[in-house]
Amino acid sequence: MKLATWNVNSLKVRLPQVVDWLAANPVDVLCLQETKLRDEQFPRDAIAEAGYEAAFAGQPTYNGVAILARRDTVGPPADVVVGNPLFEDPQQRLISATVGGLRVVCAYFPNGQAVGSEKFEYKLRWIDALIEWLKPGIRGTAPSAGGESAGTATPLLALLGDFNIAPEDRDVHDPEKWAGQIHCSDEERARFFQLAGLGLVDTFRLFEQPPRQFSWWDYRMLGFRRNAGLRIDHILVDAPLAPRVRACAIDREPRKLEQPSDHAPVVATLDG
DNA sequence: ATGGCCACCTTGGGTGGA
Repeated sequence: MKLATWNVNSLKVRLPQVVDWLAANPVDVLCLQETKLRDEQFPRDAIAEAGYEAAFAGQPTYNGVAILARRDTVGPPADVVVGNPLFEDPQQRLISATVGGLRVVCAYFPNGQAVGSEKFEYKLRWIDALIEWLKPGIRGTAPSAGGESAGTATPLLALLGDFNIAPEDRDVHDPEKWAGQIHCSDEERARFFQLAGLGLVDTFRLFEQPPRQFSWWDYRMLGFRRNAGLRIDHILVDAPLAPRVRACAIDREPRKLEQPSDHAPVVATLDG
């Protein structure tokens, strides 16, 4: 089973690239962020033509998330929950569904703009609420399907998305320049490791990786050519799944195309 | 030199991204 996440920075613009990528990389689950589409604009037909069923939550201009599930392997996303029931939020940043026996949470963490700003405070509150919601017993389900339904096995969790957090200095092209800055602050990093504390494992770090592996590069300043990037897109899985993870890699190829997203897809491969 | 690019909504330039 293959799980992937990709911040496409407009699904309208990137749809041909997504369709091509899925043809070359027929993953079972693809989580998308920054679709930037109203729900009525979502390209259901093109996604279906590519062999996938989608659950999505969008809005005009900003944000927007989707979970694509391969029809002939895992079937359509089930028990879809939009947003975090513990955090009222007009911004469409979170969608979750049960796919292939996993509870898949697709997240677009707030950017935060600058440490100390109002948007930064919103980012911290948003993450705190996510952590609360992903605690054992709740685990990304709707409230009614959580702790109250004793005896029902809660599916294991996979949290994929654009976290807008570079967890460690090795995830940053220039740690000195970024020290204490947005995506790298102690407050943000502490929250990333709080998620780990819930029993979620960063699949990328289960493996020896080449140095300077990033998932985002600034459009400006020849960021990609200089590999001046950050690793801020992540795939976390419940610890009991860790022995099943065979690989996790960032696919830089789409970043080389004409009119690319500034993010690259990340793919995790699981046994079974 | 602290910005350079890209997408959106909209046709000029502000907002947001990271």
